[in-house]
Amino acid sequence: MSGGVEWGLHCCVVLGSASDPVPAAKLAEFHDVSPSYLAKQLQLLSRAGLVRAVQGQSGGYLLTRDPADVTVLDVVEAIDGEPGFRCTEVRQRGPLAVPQERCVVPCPIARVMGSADRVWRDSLRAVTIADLTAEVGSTALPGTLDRAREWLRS
Amino acid sequence: MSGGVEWGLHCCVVLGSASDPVPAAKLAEFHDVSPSYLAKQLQLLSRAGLVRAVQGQSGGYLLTRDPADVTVLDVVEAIDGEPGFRCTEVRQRGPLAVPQERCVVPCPIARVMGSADRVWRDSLRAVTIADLTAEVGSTALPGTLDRAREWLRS
DNA sequence: GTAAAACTACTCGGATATTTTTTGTCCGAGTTTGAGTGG
DNA sequence: CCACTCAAACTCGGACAAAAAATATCCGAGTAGTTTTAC
Repeated sequence: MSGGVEWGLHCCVVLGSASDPVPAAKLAEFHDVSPSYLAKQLQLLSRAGLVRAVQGQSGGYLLTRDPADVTVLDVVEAIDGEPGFRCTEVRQRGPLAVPQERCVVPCPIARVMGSADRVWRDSLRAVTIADLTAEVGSTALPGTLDRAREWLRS
Repeated sequence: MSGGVEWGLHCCVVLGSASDPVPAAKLAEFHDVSPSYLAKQLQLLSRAGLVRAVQGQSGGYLLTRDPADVTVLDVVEAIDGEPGFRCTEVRQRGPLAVPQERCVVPCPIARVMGSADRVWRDSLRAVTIADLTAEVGSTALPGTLDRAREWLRS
């Protein structure tokens, strides 16, 4: 799993709290991470249509949808993209290869892996950016979100 | 996710069906994969204690437990090892870092990821090598398992 | 004939290259802002 | 006073390296079976 997923999620939480566009450089400073590399992750989010980039002075990134309509799975798929397991059809190889016409049903191993992947995705789909923001607000010290908004403004 | 997981699972299914030790070279030929690299995966399974290596002539690999007592998760963890998501505590960095004494509860993002990882693991833990073997037996042509056993013997 | 010893063939195990993916960095194209200028 | 032009500063986007991980390979250490040999 790509480590940039964590950064992307944190950025989405911040973007969901801010109303004005936030530049990538400010997001990087806020989280104390490499600005150049974070830019790459934000590009991935932009390509996936999760965030919108506003260019020019006082530009930056902006969530395209309501935070309650963006799931954690959306962010993970945008940045990681790849499916977790890919069946290479080993059963069709070797001296006792199963004939192809007998392989209409997926290989049992692929089925188990696919099932696990499905519940994993379902679990991530059940949580939205808004949920994360709410949890941060209730866990952290009161006023933290307001202070963050103020810091982003300057 | 490492591609060797698929090979490892196929090998465990074969080993669960065979009673005599099976050399790594034979497993590689059976699945038509690189013998040298498969050896590495088998080493990982051996270190994890899932299989036992018998040296010398007519030696090979052998399952240490009953196929019904080996779960798919065991194999995946033995070969991949790493946890899917690792929280780097981003919240404790940057200009608005959360103080450490306020971080007794895991970060919400880490919690969501951990929960998804848990259901993923639960799903893989629910299936054993014996289950896979049974499915192969019912899906493939009748007598396939016997032919495989015969081929391994020669 | 039997038991011990040596030999051979075969096994795994770890140390070693090569390729692919991930991580990290840089500079150019494009846009908004604002000031300056002429009407 | 207003509209237009122009320049400057700031933004993202994709092209460009370095590091890490995965993939693939090889040869040496060790063991079981077999043969030989001595008694």
